[in-house]
Amino acid sequence: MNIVSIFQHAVAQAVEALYGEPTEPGKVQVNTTPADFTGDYSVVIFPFVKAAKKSPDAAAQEIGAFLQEKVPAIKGFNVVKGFLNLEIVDSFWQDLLKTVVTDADYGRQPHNGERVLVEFASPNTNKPLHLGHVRNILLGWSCAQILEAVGYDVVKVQIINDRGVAICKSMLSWKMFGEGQTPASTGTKSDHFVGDYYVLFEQKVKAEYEIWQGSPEGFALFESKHKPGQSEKDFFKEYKNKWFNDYSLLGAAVREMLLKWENHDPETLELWRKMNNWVYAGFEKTYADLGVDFDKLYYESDTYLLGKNIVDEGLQKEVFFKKEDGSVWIDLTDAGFDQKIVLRADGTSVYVTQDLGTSRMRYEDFGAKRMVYVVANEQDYHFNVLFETLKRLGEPYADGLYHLSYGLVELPSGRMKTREGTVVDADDLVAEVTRLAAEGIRTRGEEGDIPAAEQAVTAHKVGMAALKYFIIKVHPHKKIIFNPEESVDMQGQTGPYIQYSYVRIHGLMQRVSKEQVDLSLAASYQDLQPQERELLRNLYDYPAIVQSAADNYDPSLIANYCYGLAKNYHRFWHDLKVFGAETAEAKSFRLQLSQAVGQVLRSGMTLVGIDMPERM
RNA sequence: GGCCCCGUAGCUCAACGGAUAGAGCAACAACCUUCUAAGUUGUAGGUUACUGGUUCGAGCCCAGUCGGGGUCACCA
Repeated sequence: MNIVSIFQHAVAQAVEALYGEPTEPGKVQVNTTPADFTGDYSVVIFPFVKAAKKSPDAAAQEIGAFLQEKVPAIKGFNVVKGFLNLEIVDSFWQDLLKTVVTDADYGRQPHNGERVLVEFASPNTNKPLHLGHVRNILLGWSCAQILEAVGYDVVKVQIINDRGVAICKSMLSWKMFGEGQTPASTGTKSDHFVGDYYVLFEQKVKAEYEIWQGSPEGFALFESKHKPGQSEKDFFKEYKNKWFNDYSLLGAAVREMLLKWENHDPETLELWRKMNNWVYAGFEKTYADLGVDFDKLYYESDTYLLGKNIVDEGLQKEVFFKKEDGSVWIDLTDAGFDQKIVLRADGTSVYVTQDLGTSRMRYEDFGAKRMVYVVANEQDYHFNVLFETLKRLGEPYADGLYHLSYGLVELPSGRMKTREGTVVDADDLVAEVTRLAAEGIRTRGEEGDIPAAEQAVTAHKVGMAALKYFIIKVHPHKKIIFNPEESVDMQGQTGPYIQYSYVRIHGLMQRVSKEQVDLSLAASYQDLQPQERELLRNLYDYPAIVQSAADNYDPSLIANYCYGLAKNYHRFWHDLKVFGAETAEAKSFRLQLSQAVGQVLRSGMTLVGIDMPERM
């Protein structure tokens, strides 16, 4: 079936027949032949020279001759420095082309009956989304699309962190300083409106702290507590959290509010609902801009008390143990981790308790034996602990858990910090890339022919492609440095570059239907050109790339594949005429090849969350 | 200090243990009366952080060193 495995089996057979050495087909190395050699696939001969007792080239010649006789798909071969380069018959590529254009789902696999849950986004409700969230969302969305493509039933979920100190800060700030203003009364996007009060609160706290530092109380504290040689500035920087908990009036007010919330104080709950709804309305707009949606939302306010029953079970199973003060722990030192607390002495939950509870809840809700958590690599340790704990508890889904860990998005100056106002806001960024794309359409597109409404839609598609591709092309594990001064490119290895190749193809297809070109002559085209074979080889690779992206939870593989395909198509376009082809067969073939390339490009880009425009 | 991630051209990124380490950006030089120039071609740019090891073959695997980041909370 698969051409590479046909070669592998044939080579194994050859080695056994010629040299009496049994060889596992799976271990035979077959690569695509680099561009500067003739051939389509290359067999690495070095592993067999010992058995052959011959020079690599001589063995390659023998194996090549054997293969050519046994495998009809091989047109010819050549040997270069221990590599056996195989050339495939044109009919193979013709068949492939036919397969691609007749199968709208080429590269995708039928349903496998299994379900996987992908958790991503998971914002706090005290401020709007920023570039870090964008990376998370794009990775999560893409991962979901890819898993679906290889046959899973995917459930996209997010857990909304809608409670806690952070949201209380925004609430208190609005209550104290808001003077009854609303997003509508100020004309502010509603999640930004809430975020502004969060920032204001932090500013007020900072001011309060500075005054306190100058007070006799603050000075006395510095005198008695600072380490030898520690400057006043360093001391107070380090002391801030403690001060906020022990001395700050605003800090006390926030804690009081949190307590009221936990005791279901009606007025506090009403304020909480009002402000969260503002934030949700804002998020909805941003999610729509990013082109993502979710199947199920979980709210931390519903789940933060979960997990205690699991703690009881864990004690019974002796996976957990209790200390004298009544707190409950798990000992993971034999797995290379520490002892971790799972329940406080006062019986309240900690972070991991909640996560234990929610994973089981989701398993009960959806029966998914696989769950992917898209969370930044700051939390690698937490997920190691969580997964190990679930395994020891013997949860049925414990072996299907995966933490899709990704690097932070940083600025040239370092990490983004909300408190220092150095975050790159998601909405601002969307607006900026859309503006850049619109400018591009104005200066180089067929602006005159395209109605303004379509131009706006296209500008959004192009701008988002630039932004999304910029992020998704990077391997998840690596951190991304984003320079706001340079924003994102629209030329070279970018989303718009790939879109442009698709637009070129779409233009051809329009003409095909208008002029009613007969594509059936494609099959009788002879003597494929190198540029054409290259594209066909790319098309052949597509299903394996999708599978590999799924196996490795790595959308960047698809992004980079699409770039390679688009690049080869641009070269094909430049070097060869399509409508002006030498023969009717060539024209027909190239059109069909273009159609196939366009189809795969759209499919691949969809998997990374990028829409294709038809004109730009 | 323990553990984890990262280190490839000036910059941003690629490279199932395979051939001469590839792209884009930036720079310079060509190509639009010919299917949309968001395109194509060329020039220049490298001791893959360092030192050893494994092997027919190492950017990739192993050990160590040096840099950058993260984490080791009864915060989430």
